[in-house]
Amino acid sequence: MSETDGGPAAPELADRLAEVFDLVGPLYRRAYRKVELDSPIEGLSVGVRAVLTMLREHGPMTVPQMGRAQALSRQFVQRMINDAAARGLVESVPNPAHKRSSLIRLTEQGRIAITAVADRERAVLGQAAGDLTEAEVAACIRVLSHLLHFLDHVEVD
Amino acid sequence: MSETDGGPAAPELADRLAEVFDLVGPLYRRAYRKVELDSPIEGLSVGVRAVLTMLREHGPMTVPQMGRAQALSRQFVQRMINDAAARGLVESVPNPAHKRSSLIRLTEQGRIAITAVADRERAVLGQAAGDLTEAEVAACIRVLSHLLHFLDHVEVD
DNA sequence: CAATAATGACACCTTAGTTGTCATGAAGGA
DNA sequence: TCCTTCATGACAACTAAGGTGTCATTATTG
Repeated sequence: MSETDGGPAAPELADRLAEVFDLVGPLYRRAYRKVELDSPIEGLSVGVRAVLTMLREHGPMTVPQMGRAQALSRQFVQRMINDAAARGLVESVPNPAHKRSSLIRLTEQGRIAITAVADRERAVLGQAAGDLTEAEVAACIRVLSHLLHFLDHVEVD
Repeated sequence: MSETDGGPAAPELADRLAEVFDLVGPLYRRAYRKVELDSPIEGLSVGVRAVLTMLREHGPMTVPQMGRAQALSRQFVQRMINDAAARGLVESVPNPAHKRSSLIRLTEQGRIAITAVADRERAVLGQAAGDLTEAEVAACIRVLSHLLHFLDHVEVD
């Protein structure tokens, strides 16, 4: 807490942040449901989608890495990856850094599938943009990232 | 899509918004888990907490109203309310507008419980504020509200 | 080389949240 | 006024996300 004048640590800001969290819940649920709706198209569960999205924008990762990154338990991610592997969407390649835990990589089929999903999503979000400005969205991302980082202390597994 | 100058509807903004959603998931889960951690203190489930919070800042509401407001099914909210009522945290009072669906109101005990929770939460969030500015958080709230409103089309029940 | 830590796998479980259904009573129109 | 329709509360069954506990195996490290 970096107060320079001895004042409390932004008490009213705490209230505003509480508002943010009050929005995150419903937003998560609504988005979740919306995703679920056209999920049958590709037949991907929400969990599989999440790991594929991660691999898509972060490149190959190990299972434990993905768990930590998404605040999910190692075992849960593993299950999703196993499922995805069974469908030929991901494959494991030797990890030069750790012999035991292999890197998970998208297959071509997986890339196609998740790209299709992402494109459809982007189309929807394009409509959602409305009169939002780039600056506002950037600020939003910054705030959410900050909060996420702050909550990192909550360990899983 | 309402473009006035023939340009596409903010395509790059759609990508940024996708980033927002990619943050909402982990953030929701981490916050959820954090809440769950000290939940045993009051013995309130996440669902009960949610309805109490709603009643606290919105005043008395009917069950279906709450469901719509939080993107939850009517039946689920009902269960949470029944649970809360069994613990003496809420009570139903006659609704002048609709004879059939009564208004749900916090009892004094309920108000005390949810206020304690909110206070504890605010203390934590005060630490989370860090170097975030009021303007940034305000922008974040605006963006999230906007997205939430946009997704309102996803109907439940 | 021994001890510790990390990984994959499997089983079980919790619980958020939905859906389906039914009876009842309120609203509203003919 | 009556009939139809809609909304509500209640209950049951179900789905799926996600966690936890445990074990064997294999690295990694001191």
